[in-house]
Amino acid sequence: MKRSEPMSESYYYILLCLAKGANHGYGIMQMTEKLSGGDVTIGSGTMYGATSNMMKKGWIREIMSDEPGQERRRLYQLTDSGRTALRAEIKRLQRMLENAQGV
Amino acid sequence: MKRSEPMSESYYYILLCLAKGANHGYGIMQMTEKLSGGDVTIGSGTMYGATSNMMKKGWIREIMSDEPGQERRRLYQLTDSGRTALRAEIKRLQRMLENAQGV
DNA sequence: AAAAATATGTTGACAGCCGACATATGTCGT
DNA sequence: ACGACATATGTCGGCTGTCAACATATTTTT
Repeated sequence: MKRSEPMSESYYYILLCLAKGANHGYGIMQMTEKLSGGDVTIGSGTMYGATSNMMKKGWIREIMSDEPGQERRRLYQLTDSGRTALRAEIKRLQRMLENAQGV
Repeated sequence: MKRSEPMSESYYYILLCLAKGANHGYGIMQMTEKLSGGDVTIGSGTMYGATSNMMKKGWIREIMSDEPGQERRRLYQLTDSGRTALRAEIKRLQRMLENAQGV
């Protein structure tokens, strides 16, 4: 089992948002800002680079919306592989905090 | 109060090691590997780029060793500013994990 | 005497991240 | 009808960090 690569804060929040349900780029940006209490903002450059990258990695997939009139939105869904990556990242963060005991 | 920038895993472990006492580059590399159970390794390129960068930021300072025969080592010490940066990073990590509740 | 560990550093290339910019449609108040 | 703002997606350039590879020198172990 290969060591999991550290993930950026932006990538982490994107996966986190999608873990709570399928969403589109703009929706993820807003949800991240709300979730983090305004501390984390994801710019569109980060967002669309990230989705493209995560599609390649197989962490997310694009799905069709079942609601009408939402043609402008590109809906993304977390894959099993993406959920695994998110869990690994959570473990990494937990370990980092454990290592900080007594500081 | 400006939002604290995310810190890389390597930078975090370097500060963490120094928080437990002054140390030199090579010592930090070994301590990081041990501390993380072999999961995190810092290469020399990363190490010496990071120390140079952190000196500029004022997070660390170089001190003279009081032990004789250690002239080859460059000892680094965490500054108050560095400790503040580390605490801010720990807070950031804690918030990231809190936001992951229920995933 | 050779090999491995200690210790510090430079260089070059690559990937990722982000801010700024660009574009277009939809909505709401006046 | 108009302007302003929100929605929504995307491109581009620059900057930073990271790592492998290389370089050098000393000390310790076999």
